[in-house]
Amino acid sequence: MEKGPLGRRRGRGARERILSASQQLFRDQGINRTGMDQLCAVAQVSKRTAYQHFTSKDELVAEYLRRFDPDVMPGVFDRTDLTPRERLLAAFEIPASTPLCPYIAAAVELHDPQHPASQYARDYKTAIAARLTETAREAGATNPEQLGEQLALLIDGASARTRVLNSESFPTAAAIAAVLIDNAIPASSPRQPSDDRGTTGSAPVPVGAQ
Amino acid sequence: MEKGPLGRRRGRGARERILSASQQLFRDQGINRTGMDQLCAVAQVSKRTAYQHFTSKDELVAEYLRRFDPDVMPGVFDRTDLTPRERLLAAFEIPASTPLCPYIAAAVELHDPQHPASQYARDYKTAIAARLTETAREAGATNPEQLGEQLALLIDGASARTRVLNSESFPTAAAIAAVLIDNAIPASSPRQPSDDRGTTGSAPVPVGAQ
DNA sequence: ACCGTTCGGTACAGATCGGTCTACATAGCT
DNA sequence: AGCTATGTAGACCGATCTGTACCGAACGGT
Repeated sequence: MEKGPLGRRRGRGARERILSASQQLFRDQGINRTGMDQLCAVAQVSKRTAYQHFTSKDELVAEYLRRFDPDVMPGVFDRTDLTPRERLLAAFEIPASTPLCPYIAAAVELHDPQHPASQYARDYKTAIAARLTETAREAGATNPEQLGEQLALLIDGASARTRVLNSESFPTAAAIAAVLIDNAIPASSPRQPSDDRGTTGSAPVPVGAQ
Repeated sequence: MEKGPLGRRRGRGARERILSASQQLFRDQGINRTGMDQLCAVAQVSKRTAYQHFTSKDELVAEYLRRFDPDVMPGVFDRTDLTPRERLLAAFEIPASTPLCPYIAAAVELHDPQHPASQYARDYKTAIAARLTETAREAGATNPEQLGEQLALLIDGASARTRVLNSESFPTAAAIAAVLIDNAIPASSPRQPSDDRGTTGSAPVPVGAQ
């Protein structure tokens, strides 16, 4: 994008432009409703080049999902300025503009558990749950695996519900999370144990997706 | 095929066959991956007849979603043999074969909040939450609206997660529900307040969908 | 400055989609 | 039986999708 308008930007970064356009279009329109023609036009890439980098649209979709990992994972969990408990709650402070977890959307749209993209979706969900479990362990939960899985379920529920209804469901999920966390941590937490509500008062967390 | 006693008109249940085939195919293959040709073949209906009953596929999809209401709503909530608390927990005993809440699937596949089917999806989700709220009130919850909304979110989360991962997530949701219910009911519930786990021991609830 | 490589633009092929229309079969009424 | 209305079977149309082929233009090494 450094080359100006009407950019005769030569091949370098074609792959990145394709993936960037995929993120935008798949998010805004869905996977099935985005054709390769439109995608190539947005990416300013010829179809020839597109099919040189990705042998098929399925492969592009798979790579599109795989690429989300590095973007999303470090969002909340690396914030050392927060206690583990605050980090767990911060995972629910998702901006309302965030559409729907792309992994859920892809799993529904592709409708094929054998699709390579579906495998990446499972990997991502598992990784998120593992991160939550790890943080739950830091927070002193008696059963970190259980708490991590529970919080992951809450995130997905809020994401799906936000999509179907228009109302924001993450505050509801955060309230549930607060109850679960307080019930799961025996007596002494690293900080005050009674926060009652999900909002920790810190700045919105710049998490890329849920 | 039987010549049903459906009345003087020759409406030999073509409309019902179409809707029945829709339920099966949309569930097994998804909406976008099911063509009208295949649908008519399964329903044993000519395309002419199909487009006589439904002016477009969009209208068929909307009616397919609208038809779920009477099938699903009475599943759990009308079981007078259970206490309100048991009814709330029974809502999480969903057979593993149940694929994905068709309303979530439709909202993702259609990808258009203005689609009439999306409106039915919102209506259904609102109705389910209302039923849960009503039952929560019977159970003596201090804030029935909040508990109903929370339980609805858990159901959707388990449904979405079951779809993306293969693992069954409803037991996890049921465990959360048990915690929330116990926290939401002040002191005296109509039955013993400590059931510990989500399984009430009753027979699996024949709920059609989540 | 030449030449090979690569990319953009685009026409095209093959398949499939939603939706329409015609030709033929059948059931009910009189 | 004959008439009429409705249903079936399926060809057909235009649009759209994925993926391929071709051609000219713009770079890079020498």
